[in-house]
Amino acid sequence: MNISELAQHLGVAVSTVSRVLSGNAEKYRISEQTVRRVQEAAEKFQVVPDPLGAGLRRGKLGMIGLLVPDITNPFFSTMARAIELRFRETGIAVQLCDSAEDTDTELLLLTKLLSRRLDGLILAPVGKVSDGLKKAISDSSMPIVLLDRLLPGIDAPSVSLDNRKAGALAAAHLLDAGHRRLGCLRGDPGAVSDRERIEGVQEVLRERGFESDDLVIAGEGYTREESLAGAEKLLSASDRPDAIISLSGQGVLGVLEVSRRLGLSIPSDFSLLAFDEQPWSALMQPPLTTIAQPIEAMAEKAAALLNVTLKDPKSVGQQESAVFEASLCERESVAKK
Amino acid sequence: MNISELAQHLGVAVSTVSRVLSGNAEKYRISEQTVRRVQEAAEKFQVVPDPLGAGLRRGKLGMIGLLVPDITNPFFSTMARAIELRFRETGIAVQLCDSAEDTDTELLLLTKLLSRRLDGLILAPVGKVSDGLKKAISDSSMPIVLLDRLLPGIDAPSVSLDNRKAGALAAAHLLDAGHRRLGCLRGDPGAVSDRERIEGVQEVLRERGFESDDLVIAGEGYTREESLAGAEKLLSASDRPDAIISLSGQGVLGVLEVSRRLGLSIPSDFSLLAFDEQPWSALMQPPLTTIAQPIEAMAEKAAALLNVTLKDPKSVGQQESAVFEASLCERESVAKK
DNA sequence: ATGAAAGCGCTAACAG
DNA sequence: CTGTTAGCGCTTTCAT
Repeated sequence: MNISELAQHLGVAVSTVSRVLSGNAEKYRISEQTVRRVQEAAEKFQVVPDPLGAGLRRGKLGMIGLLVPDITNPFFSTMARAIELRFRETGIAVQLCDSAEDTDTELLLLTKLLSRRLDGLILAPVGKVSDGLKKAISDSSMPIVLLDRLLPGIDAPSVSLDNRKAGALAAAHLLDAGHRRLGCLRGDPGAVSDRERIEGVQEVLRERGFESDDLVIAGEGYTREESLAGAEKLLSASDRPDAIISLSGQGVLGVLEVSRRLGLSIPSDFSLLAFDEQPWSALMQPPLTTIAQPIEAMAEKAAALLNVTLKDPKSVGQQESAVFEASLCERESVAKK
Repeated sequence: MNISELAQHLGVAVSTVSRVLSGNAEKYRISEQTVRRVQEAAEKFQVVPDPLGAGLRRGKLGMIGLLVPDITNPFFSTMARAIELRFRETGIAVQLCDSAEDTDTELLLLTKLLSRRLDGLILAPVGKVSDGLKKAISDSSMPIVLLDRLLPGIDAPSVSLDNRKAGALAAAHLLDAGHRRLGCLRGDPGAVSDRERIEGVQEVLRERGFESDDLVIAGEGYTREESLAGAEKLLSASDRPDAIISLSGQGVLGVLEVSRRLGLSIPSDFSLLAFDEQPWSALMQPPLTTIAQPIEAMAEKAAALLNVTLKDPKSVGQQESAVFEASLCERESVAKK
């Protein structure tokens, strides 16, 4: 049953029912009696205004999109949950999509999302900027907030980590512990966030007078499978680094797998420092030293940024971007030399 | 720009544009020339038929809902990804919701999903049946497929594991290895799936002539936090079981944490067998012996079942339910005595 | 304090 | 082969 049928049943006008059911009874000074009558009947017959009709009329759906690169990664699933929670409080639904770290899929999904009349979009991109991606975003008038991995050349409010500083934090910790040769397992050579993290590492290295070949970099791809090759390269080299930094949350799985296959032990054969705190980080043998990101805070900030634009469409693009700080979770996978 | 503006611009009727753009040009025998003209213009001006208008008119949105209890759990996130992939191929979007293992949230989200005019819903429930849940589902005319944890008394096609057999598989493996006292860490005392798994365990125990107090059961709640208390109870008892079965994927995190806190080692102090294969299962020390579910196959079956109803609405409720078999992944967390 | 009516963007039945 | 038109369910202006 829809609201016009309900109106007919009650002998009132659709508009009256609409006003009551969308919480505008006060505004239109509907009599208390009518309000009650409508509400009771709506309750009884389980009538809720159809969001499709309302959306069409209002030009707003009450739904935003969230596109993440890997819902299987606890970093993003935790984020997704936090974002959904925030928006649920505002009465806004979240449509979640997962590009599975694939740029083609990402563009496809993005295009679909953009054409779906959503009120807004939070995009946690795979990280590579293509012309298609750039065009799709700039051609669209939908409010967008960028999350986590940033996209250079795309003008939108964003929420991210101070990656350079996080990289420096990691490198400093390792160097302080007496390590000299560092290895970085990166997600994607093209991604800015990884590049910034590496720059942070290099900066510290330079400051402390190390040579540039004291840093080995490998890896292409954020998934566990893709990280295997990079880990292999790092760990089976004759001049294996003293310490490995896994720049991506899933990458550490590859390092651990290869390390085991090679019969290496941590931290005696090499130290390991992993970006992103995972539910199982502390349960590994040895417990993993990690660089943790303030996931919840970042998610809330992203939601808040989008909400501003949602409420005041004129403010598009006038918003600051938020940068968060990583913190070190010291455990036992980094040896002190 | 919408299709009527495009039509005006082109000097043709909206219906023509609609027919071309929704792939019905053939059916209506639109001239090749017109088709091309429309397509080119649509391309140029980035015009796509608004799904809202189309949905309203058709009475279908081209979108289904997926409600899972914990998107943070790799079991469900992998499932979500597989389901989304299947439906994307059909041109159907998936709206994902996460109840965070909370029944109130679940009911709230379900109600919202049900009122959203979706074409269908895949529900992986928290597992407790409430009157509200039952009523919400039976009052709705939306095609629903149940996934994973089942809901007794609710009549819908479903996809699940043969939990009894899986429990038996676990118990037999442990007993074969020479263990006598078994402990089960369950997710929820009220959930059927857990109950069935426990029944499977008990069945084997009985067959082999064990007493009923050779089995200790503890735990209430599927999250890692909630599993801590149950694990504590199991592991710190004076007559600690020889072997623990974690009935839920996240529960094993609790067991590992408590085990470490208590200074116990696996498998010398107790053996551990965990339901659900996780990305890190093989990387633990010792590598975890697990009971794996055929996640992808289950996801595809759920999608297939829903698709049948979507295509032929008359077939609602006439569908069989699918039951899958678990398999044992033997590793080193179970000692042979 | 309430009703009537227009119109959001689309598709499909009907008409030619 | 293409155009005209009625409505899908809703909100909102205008009218009373």
